[in-house]
Amino acid sequence: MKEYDHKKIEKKWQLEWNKKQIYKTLNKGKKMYVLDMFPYPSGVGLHVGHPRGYIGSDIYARMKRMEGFNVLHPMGYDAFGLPAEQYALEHKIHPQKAVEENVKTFERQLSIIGLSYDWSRKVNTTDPKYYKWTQWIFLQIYNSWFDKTKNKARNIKDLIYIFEKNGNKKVNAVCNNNVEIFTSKQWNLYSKKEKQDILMNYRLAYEGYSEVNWCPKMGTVLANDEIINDEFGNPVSERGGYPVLKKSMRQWFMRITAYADRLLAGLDSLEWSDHIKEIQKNWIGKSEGSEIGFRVVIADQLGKDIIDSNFIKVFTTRADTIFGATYVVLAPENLLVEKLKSKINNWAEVEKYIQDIKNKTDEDRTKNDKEKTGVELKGIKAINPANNEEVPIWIADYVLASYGTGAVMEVPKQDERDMDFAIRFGLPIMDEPLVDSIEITKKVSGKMVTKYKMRDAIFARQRYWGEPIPLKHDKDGIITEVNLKKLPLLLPKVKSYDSTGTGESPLAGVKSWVKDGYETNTMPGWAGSSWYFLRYMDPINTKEFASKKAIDYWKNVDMYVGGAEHATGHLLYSRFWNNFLYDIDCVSFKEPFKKMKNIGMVLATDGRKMSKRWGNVINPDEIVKNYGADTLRVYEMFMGPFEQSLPWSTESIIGSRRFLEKVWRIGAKFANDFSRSGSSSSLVRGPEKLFANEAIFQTLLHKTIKKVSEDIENFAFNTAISSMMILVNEMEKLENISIKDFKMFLKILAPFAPHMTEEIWQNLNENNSINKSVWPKWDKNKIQDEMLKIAVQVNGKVRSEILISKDIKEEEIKILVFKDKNVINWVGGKEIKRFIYVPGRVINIVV
RNA sequence: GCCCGAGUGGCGGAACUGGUAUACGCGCACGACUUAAAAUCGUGUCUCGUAAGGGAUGUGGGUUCGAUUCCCACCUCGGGCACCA
Repeated sequence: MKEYDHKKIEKKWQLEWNKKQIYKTLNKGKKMYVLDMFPYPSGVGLHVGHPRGYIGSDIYARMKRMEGFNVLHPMGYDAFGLPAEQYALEHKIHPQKAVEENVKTFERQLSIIGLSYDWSRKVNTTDPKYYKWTQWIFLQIYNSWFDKTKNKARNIKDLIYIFEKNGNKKVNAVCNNNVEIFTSKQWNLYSKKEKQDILMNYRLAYEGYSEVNWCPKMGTVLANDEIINDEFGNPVSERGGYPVLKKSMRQWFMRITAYADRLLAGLDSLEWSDHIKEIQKNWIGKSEGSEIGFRVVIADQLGKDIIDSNFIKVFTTRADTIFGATYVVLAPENLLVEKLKSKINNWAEVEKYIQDIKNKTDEDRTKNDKEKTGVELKGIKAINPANNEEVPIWIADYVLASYGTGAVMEVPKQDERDMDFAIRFGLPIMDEPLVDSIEITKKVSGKMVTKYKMRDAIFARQRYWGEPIPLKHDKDGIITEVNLKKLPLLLPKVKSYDSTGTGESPLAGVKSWVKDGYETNTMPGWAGSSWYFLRYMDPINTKEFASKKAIDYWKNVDMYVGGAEHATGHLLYSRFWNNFLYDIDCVSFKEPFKKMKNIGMVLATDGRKMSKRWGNVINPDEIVKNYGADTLRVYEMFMGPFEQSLPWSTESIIGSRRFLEKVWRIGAKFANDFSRSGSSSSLVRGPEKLFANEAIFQTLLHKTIKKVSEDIENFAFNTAISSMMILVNEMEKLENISIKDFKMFLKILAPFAPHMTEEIWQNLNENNSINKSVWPKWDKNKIQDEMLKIAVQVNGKVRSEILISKDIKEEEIKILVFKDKNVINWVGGKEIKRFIYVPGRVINIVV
């Protein structure tokens, strides 16, 4: 064996592994599903930070393979979305073409790192064979409603049946807020369109409207972060500075809120970092409280006429403070405001306020530090049901229509925000005793309810590059589904990917598409990524998204690796879809990702994010060329804790390279012995030196095997590598280790440096890949040191050290300790108050 | 504002469940090999002190025989939410 020539070695083994398909996944054996979050293949190529997570999961997958698991470790692409569309616009090519180019770049960069994916299972969300099933799942969701009693999704046919049977009796289902549910007629008497509209309030995928930021000049919809304020505080587009308005747009929604409770409860069963669980928990935002009705009356009128049946329903988590409630505030959008119009004396003022609100951006409206605004609804009052006091009614934009009931009771004494508002508008402030929440709720005929902050998710984009939504609208507004047999509904060719200027998707400009009545919105980016982990199980199935057999075998992902930035997006949506698929018996498990590790970011040397803009990007190709893939892999794992963001340092990489070179040199010595003697007779050199250190070395070796095994299991790769460094430093000094021991070490290094260890391995007359060898087991009897060094403290300060054998008794230790010179010195003749011995660790003498 | 998390040498970081703080690596210094350099190897490297010894894990307190680890307050940084009643 000669020099460590990483270029030659890495190329050679990558070709060989490919040829022999050693990472091909079978469908039998003890299963282990190790998954990376699939990337969005962008045009700019990778920087050294991107592969870091892939390297970690690769090491894990490799160890699991060696431990005898049948490992599924695939890779694919999430390739629908805006960047590809914009890239296509700029370069005047089809987005599909852009995706293909980007995938190519990505795979070239990834292939040189030596990741052990089974590429035969590759998926791509933009492939019609894939998005056929995204569309199929969408239709299942569309055709479902959520039964609160059973706490699961059911087919919409069941709901129709209930309506037919029970007429207008209430159904315990999750449905839209503030919508008049049918109550007036028998189900059968409704028209087709009316039935459709009623059902739309229950479907888990439903059509609705939402306000978007609309820039008339640009003719596009803008995201919140694409909007800034001009010098007068008016919202304008970041690019160009054109005015931005609110516009109500037709959208599709997913009723994820139906699953709020299950998504929250499911977190307990997941082995995720507490951090991510916490973020999801806060996002779901469960709070328990009371719904209480405040009667509305005409102000200053004797007898206090009740205005028909109107109640202001407020939601509060502090019903106990109700005696201190001195006014109520409604959201300006609360439907009750419009209803009470005729009783409100200052309607002009109220209407103006509501209008002003509409022209504000969400960001403006919800800014915490701005002064509170509001208008009193004059001429009417509310009755506090606890004490029958008449209290004023206000509307204010800080009360949100979308949360709770869109109305709150205000208790200035108990709440800082209420206090601000009360002081600003001179509203009464009263100090009243607290009562029991549950009792008072009952007493005032309110009810205990649970609310969630989470909102339904918009499931539509007014863009071209996404999955078509497989629905048709006819001229009477009747929606029909695209027949399952006709899926996939292919994305049509368009002349221009530019927006239409009306805010609609470019699909609205395709004549035949519109003529056929197809939905012009496309699915959002998260559609395809919400179920891709299921497709890897059976990626070329044309009959089902994956066979029952494959799903039952692979089940959930065992280890999921990716960025923490998906905490409230992808990770919530895919849990939602998986729960849904569980309800309709398509999968046998509720939670898709049992364990998860979140990769930290690699920052540039300057501590900033790597970005073209800062010119601080490090290209992995360069590093692989100069130092080798194995060195890159070891260094990226050695940098620091896997989940932590760390600054890159090309200066420090040399340490990882030196470590591998040391291993190489030891390997070379063994290999040279082979070539000289042609046999294994000289495996153990210098036997005379061997035995003095043999036991100590054995202990170190087995401790290292144990540590590396456990550290890989926990994704603590940095400490695994440091323990191997210690072992190698020791091996280098000893120079008389057995080849058997050295091979054990090579195996635990193999997941980190697969190419180099393979080369050494096969030079040692092994014919099968080290990556398919059996993971070494540590010997329990060997990991215990024979002799232990114990620190001796006097009054908590280390004063001496003693060497004891591992089975020594406390009594014997005492005798030993008090013979120690240093101890005698420090203890002197003083009285011993306490003698503390922590076995194997420390002795503390208190005088 | 609220909710999480983190602060350890010149730098990245290590430390099991409260038990010798600074492992491992980078850098730096000196030495060996070399005509020389690189590479490699060896030694040293928290701080004050000649030493004995003292002081250091963001700051200040507390609990304990013993605290980077537990508790309280504060400071700084990072993340999440953001008028959620």
